[in-house]
Amino acid sequence: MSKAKRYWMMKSEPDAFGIDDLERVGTEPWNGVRNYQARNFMRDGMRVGDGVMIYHSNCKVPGIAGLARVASIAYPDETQFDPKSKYFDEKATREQPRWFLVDVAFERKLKRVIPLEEIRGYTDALGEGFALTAKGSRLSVFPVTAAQWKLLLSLE
DNA sequence: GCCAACGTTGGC
DNA sequence: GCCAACGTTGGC
Repeated sequence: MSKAKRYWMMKSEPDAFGIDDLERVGTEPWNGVRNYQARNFMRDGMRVGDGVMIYHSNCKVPGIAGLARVASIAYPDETQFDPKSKYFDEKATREQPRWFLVDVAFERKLKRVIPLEEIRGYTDALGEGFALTAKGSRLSVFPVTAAQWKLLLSLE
């Protein structure tokens, strides 16, 4: 297995939990992901120390807001067991959890938010497989290649 | 607030 | 296993 550092993008809504919230708390269990593909990336792909770009969606200027790192291996998302949580899943059991998460640790805010609008200008360079600019993609957790990471950071 | 695109659910 | 209906995401 490759030891090369892996990179990821994770979306959040700044009104709910954005980069400023992550800075304040330091480390946060990334709960509430209820999409199997996103779950699989966290559960099967992420390793402690991986790089994470925090993307702000559903806001005035959608874009990349900061950097973080994966701070734990995947473990069951507690909110799936909590009937009072909006993320409750009645089909999940402790014996067979359905949803997993990782802890995410704050690293730094970018000097400026890199707007999606600007990122779209690099669609060709980022490649067809890049989930952020792929047509219709709504994935909230997805991999970023080292080359994509470098390109995106160069826009800061 | 609108709505296109997508994922999930459930009837058949 | 198909697919219509529904709920959600997220840019605009």
